[in-house]
Amino acid sequence: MSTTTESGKPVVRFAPSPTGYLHIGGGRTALFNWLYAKGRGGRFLLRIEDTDRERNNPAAVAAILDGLTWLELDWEGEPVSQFAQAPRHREVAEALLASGNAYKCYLTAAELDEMRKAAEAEKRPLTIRSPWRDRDPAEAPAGVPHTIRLKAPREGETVVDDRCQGRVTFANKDLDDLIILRSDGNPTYNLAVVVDDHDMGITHVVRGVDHLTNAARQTQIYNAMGWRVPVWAHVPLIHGADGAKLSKRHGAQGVEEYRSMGYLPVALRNYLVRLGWSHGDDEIMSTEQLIQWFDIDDINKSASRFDFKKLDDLNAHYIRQSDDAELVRRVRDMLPHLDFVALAVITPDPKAPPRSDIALAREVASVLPDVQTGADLAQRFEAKGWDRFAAAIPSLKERAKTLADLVSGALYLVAERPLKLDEKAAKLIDAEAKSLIGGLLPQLEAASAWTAADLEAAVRTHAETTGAKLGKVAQPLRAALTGRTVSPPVFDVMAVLGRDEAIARLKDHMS
RNA sequence: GCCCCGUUCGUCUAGUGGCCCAGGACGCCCGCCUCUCACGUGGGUAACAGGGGUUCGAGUCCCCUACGGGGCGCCA
Repeated sequence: MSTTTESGKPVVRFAPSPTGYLHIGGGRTALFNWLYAKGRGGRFLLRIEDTDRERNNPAAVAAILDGLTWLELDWEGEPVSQFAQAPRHREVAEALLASGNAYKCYLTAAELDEMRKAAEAEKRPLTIRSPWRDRDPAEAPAGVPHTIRLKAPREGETVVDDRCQGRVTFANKDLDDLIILRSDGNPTYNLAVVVDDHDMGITHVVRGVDHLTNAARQTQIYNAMGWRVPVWAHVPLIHGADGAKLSKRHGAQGVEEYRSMGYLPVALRNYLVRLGWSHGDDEIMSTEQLIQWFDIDDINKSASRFDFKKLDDLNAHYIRQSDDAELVRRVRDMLPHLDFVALAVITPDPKAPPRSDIALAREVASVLPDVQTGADLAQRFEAKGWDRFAAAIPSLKERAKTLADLVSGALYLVAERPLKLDEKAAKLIDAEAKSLIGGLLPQLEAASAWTAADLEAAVRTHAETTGAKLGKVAQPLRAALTGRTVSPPVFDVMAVLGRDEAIARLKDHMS
């Protein structure tokens, strides 16, 4: 399974621990790795860090793969299960023991506890110094289980030459002999990572800075095995808007939440890549450009804060740029992930990110009270025909920040007659409006063509002959046709609705 | 507590000793466009954490302080 890299092309990996979802920060790490590999003809591999049996959960693994797939980050081959490599990890631990680079340690939990307490009492940093490092194993107490510890150097320093963090040195006296094999015979994380990265032929390790000290420990294992240390790149973390570690209360941790909020993968990628990395003043970059331009040397060292406003702007840009068929496909893919009933009861924190999925849920609750989930709503659109939705998209996508906005803007299509008008819309339909529309109706019924351009011409003429401003007639039309004061251009709305439906909606409000 | 790392407009960032009385983007504010909302467009607001050095010259180099973050498991 061992691969060499005579080609000089990088082999990188993304190695998430299966926690149940793909963390947004992990998504960016995966993106960095993916871009680096793609840009250099390298390989992007996946490994699941499931050494801990409790994390060995197929559903959690599936969620991560699903997240990566949605983000459109493809990996090579089957994901490696770290847990499955345990025998090989043990083998390496034995080899280290045999070469004198590791030793059996009979320290008990109670003894360790004592050392910890003593260190605390003396206000001195705790560094475990196992007496078994130099003690004759023959003196080992019978029946006491042992761990295997690395015989780490105590003098000098361990250097992590990092492409992102620079040259970081750790004094070996501060690093204790880490356990590589637990007393139950299972490998620990640091051993497993080193062995797997070596066996997978990983040349560059790109991961979060929270692993920086692990890099020092892992370097000691590489050295003890005489293996080549990979190139390190420890990237800064992403924080919430308040600067604290990104957590649930910041809105969204898992990439699947961004999917259900209506973000496009291409937009999320563009947003994420600019967190900690830049290419001059470039903001909107195609995937091809990113692949060409991305380099780990250009990643910053400081953490960044997540800003939904900017993500929204990027997402709006990519929605405008997407073709209509793709947007329909995206909406149909997203809808099943929405539960309007659950969303509608969320009280948005005014300081929290704007949630257009929540806004949509409220809209649905008021306009289509019997619709409970995205799947229900999808059926409504299905019944009208998705082509009607597609026809509405050109004018809708100009003003949508998210796919949820697109759906919300298209709600007028599936609304039931007679339309329930919102408060502002109802106020627009006064006596004057009724008379204007009443005068217009016969012309509409007689109109030879029902296109936006023809309708606009007809309405403009009607406005001129009656001496009314265009807004005086357009606004009430909008209100009667959509139930709202805000919508795409009203002539587009009429065209999409079709003659019969449009005229019927107008008549509904004439009495 | 100890060990590492960081700190440029509200936010993401450009900037690698003179091109910077600091540029771009998002946001925000004021116009224009306009059937509403957007888009687009014109303009505006706003930052080198603080203090010492080095240098003819510092956002850029060095030191200290403050603040922030990460790590200190037989978790990953």
